[in-house]
Amino acid sequence: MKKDADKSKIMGVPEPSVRRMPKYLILLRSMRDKGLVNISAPQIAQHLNMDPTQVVKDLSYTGARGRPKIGYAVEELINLLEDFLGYNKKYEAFLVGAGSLGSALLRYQGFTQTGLKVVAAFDTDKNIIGTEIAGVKVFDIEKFRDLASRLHITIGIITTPAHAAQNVTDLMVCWGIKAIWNFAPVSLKVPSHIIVQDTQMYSNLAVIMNSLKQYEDKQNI
Amino acid sequence: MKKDADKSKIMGVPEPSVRRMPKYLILLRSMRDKGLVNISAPQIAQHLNMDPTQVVKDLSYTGARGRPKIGYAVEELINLLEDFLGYNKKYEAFLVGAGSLGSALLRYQGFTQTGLKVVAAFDTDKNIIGTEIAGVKVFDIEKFRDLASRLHITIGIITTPAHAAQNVTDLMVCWGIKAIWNFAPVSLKVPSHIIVQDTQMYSNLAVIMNSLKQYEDKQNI
DNA sequence: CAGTGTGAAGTTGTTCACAGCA
DNA sequence: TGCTGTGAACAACTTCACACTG
Repeated sequence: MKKDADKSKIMGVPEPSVRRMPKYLILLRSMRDKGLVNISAPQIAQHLNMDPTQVVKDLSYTGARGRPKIGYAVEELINLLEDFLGYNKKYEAFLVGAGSLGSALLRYQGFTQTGLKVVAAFDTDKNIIGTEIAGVKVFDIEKFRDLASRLHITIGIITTPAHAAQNVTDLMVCWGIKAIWNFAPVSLKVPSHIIVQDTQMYSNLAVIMNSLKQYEDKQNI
Repeated sequence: MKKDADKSKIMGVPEPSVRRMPKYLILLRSMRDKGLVNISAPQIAQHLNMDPTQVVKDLSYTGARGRPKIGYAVEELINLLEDFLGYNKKYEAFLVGAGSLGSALLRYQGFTQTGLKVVAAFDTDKNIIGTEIAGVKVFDIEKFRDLASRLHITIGIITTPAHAAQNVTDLMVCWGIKAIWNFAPVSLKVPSHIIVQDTQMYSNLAVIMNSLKQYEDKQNI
């Protein structure tokens, strides 16, 4: 028996590939809006300024099949990507930490098109509790320790300061949340079945400023 | 000829390492505030939930030297990290695209502590032009095509929709900007001396939702 | 023959193993 | 003995090379 019997299902998709998928999707939607019916991997690669082979490999993970000389059917590819990314499913989320970062996220409504909906926000600050940010009410987190399990919320968003993040995480785990999107600059300890993704806002900035410094240092030699 | 002649100076620091630096810095500052004088790599690793060897390797890139059995001097390490990341230098930035994402970023003032200061924002939307977001004035981008070269702005932040991003990039390059922090879901084409960092807001979400979907699929088998 | 699909080679980053040190 | 520091093994991802196909 071949060991790669059904690769697409058994082997996990490399995370870097998953991270590139939204980019393809956004491009393809705009191409569809321009009336394009077929698109080849090299074309996609040129628009996105990346390697054509990588595009082929990435797209193959969605189950897409292209035709030599013609490429992929745009509409079909969009559907496969949306399905792969789970954009067709609706997920509800709680956000904890409605300070500057948290409220910025709430105000940025770009995520609604991905099927994510923040249904409530929580904080400990009496000045914020009771207010409404971008249509989302802010509650006192102390009063809602057993709320989420009843509501079946799948995603928790953490936008608290670093020191509070682990406590909030533990609470979310109790709530029965399945995935955590963490903006706090710490690595969270969670049971293995919980999905965690860290968004380190400072990381990109760090790379930029470190590169700038190196560039300037080189000038001074 | 060997290609690894003088590792420490010629070889760049691995980008993943640079991306982890802000995390160390934030932890160390909080440790210092608690009065801690020395800290070992295993201790740091435990707090951050990561591999101790990796901590040692990462810290070595900043020039830090630790002492066996004692660890690193917290204060010294903080200085080395701040220096490495360029947080001691002040960089001024322009932000283009003052829509929901752009204004969210402006309102989130967490970056000021990194030495980054957004001095002006730009847009094409007549309704936004002339307003002020978190103390930053929004100008009509059409009227400022030759402004930045005179002001020596080093960093450009792009928070426009995907289709506008490349035009804005070209403009920024003309302005003499040295680094671009791109939030638009496209890969920008730039001359090789320009530093570009992409922050794909959707990527983390993509990983989460794809993982959730896989998890659910598994349940259904 | 331009473009897909895929195994192989190459590159980069992580983890291991151990020497050296206080 | 606990920790640093580093070269070497390992794993993950990317790029290459090429067979295949309409």
